[in-house]
Amino acid sequence: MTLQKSNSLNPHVSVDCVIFGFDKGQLQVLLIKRGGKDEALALPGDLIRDDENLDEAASRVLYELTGLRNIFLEQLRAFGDPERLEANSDIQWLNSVREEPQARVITIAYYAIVKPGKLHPKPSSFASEVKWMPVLELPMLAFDHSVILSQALHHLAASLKKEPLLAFEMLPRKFTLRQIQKLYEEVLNKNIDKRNFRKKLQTAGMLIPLDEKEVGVSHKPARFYQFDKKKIKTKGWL
Amino acid sequence: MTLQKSNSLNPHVSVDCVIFGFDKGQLQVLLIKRGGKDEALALPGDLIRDDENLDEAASRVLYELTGLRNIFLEQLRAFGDPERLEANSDIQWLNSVREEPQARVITIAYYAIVKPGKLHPKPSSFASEVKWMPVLELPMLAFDHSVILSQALHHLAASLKKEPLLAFEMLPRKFTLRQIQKLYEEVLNKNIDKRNFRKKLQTAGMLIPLDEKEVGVSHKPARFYQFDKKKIKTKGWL
DNA sequence: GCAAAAGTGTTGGACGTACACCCATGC
DNA sequence: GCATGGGTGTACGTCCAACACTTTTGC
Repeated sequence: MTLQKSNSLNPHVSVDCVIFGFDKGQLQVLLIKRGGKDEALALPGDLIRDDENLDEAASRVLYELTGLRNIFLEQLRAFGDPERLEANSDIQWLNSVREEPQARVITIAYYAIVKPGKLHPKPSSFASEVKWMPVLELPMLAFDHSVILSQALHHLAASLKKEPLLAFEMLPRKFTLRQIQKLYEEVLNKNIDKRNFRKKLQTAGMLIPLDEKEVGVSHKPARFYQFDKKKIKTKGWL
Repeated sequence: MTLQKSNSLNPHVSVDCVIFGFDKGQLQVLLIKRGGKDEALALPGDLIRDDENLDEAASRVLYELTGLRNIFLEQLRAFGDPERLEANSDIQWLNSVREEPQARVITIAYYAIVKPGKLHPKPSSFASEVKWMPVLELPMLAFDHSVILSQALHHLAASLKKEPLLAFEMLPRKFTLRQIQKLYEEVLNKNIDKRNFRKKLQTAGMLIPLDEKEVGVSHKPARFYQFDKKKIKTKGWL
């Protein structure tokens, strides 16, 4: 993958993308290994171009580094500490890829949620690897990306409380009621009563029960459901 | 007022401050008239310096332009359309004050709420005038500041729903119950039942009734109250 | 048969909303 | 005395949280 012609890159502003998914009963985030000696884990992010706005930059950068496209990215906030790029390993890496490695860079963080099973990210540009990692078991990330991620996580929890539909964007097309509940429990970080939770799902009336059930599980198999996009009633939830 | 030494200004990133207050029964915002031929109204904002973080930049810029200090500013979001500075009048003005007037500038918007009576803003730097203007009766602002203001207003309404204490930060030290209610009604843009509203204020128990009453009003004079900062119970409101 | 998760209703308390009349003051 | 906003209580419905047992499957 070739980089954009470098004279159109703006060396002072970057975007970073926090992509959340839910898989294997855990909240996951999409990270890249940046090429180079340290192989540090980082959020997918890069400098913006001077001919695009911030939203466009985030979409392009995400695509260039991971191959993911058509993801609805929402701006989180800007991060601009003068020291945010000044760890030694980060400086070395910047020297190896940036035209103005010493420049002060403000970054604008974006976040999005996707169905992990549906998408098959491919590393490119300076990403040597792209992978989903469980949010609750992460090592330190490059630059100030651990800080950005933790703020994105707070924001995700707040959004999910207000807007339950988001949950369905993170689940596969067919899912069990337990899966949704696990998702809410992990993101909101608290236990939820099974009966009350299902009652509320029923009231919202956005679920289509399927005839299909789990197979090969050593307990009563759970029914699969689909999300009914036509019936959208949002009135505050949970 | 002298500008900071210009070689430390970062020509690519600015901050803009949306300062809300409540006075004369109306929601007000603090604006400057920028010097120059057009005398356009704008949010107080300017380029950041390379030795300060974004929060520090916002505080400094607000102080330099309006004389206001010790205001708690919160970041709203970044605005970075390539065309955001390209109205003719804006280009002319930039040519007259900036060292790199053609540079693309990303701006980080901040917002805050203050008690208008308490503070006496003084124009300085390139601001030829500073004044409170009613939010609901504004002309077009310079640059993309009308867009920024409208987003700040949405954010204010959302914050006020969650966090009632904010209301008290916008009112004078002594206030009547009607004043608080007017504030909520204007920001949330809906009518509120007087009895229910007062009941909730009582339940929250954050008000100290004073012996003082309104004078010179041609109706039953209202009692003044103070906000009791010790009793902070926030549990979602309105 | 036993372990493991699925599935299913009722009740009590808290909270929000709707609603109407008398009171103190200036003119 | 009249216009204006201040001040006060009740009744109903909705929403939320707490809570336990039977069912189906794999081993």
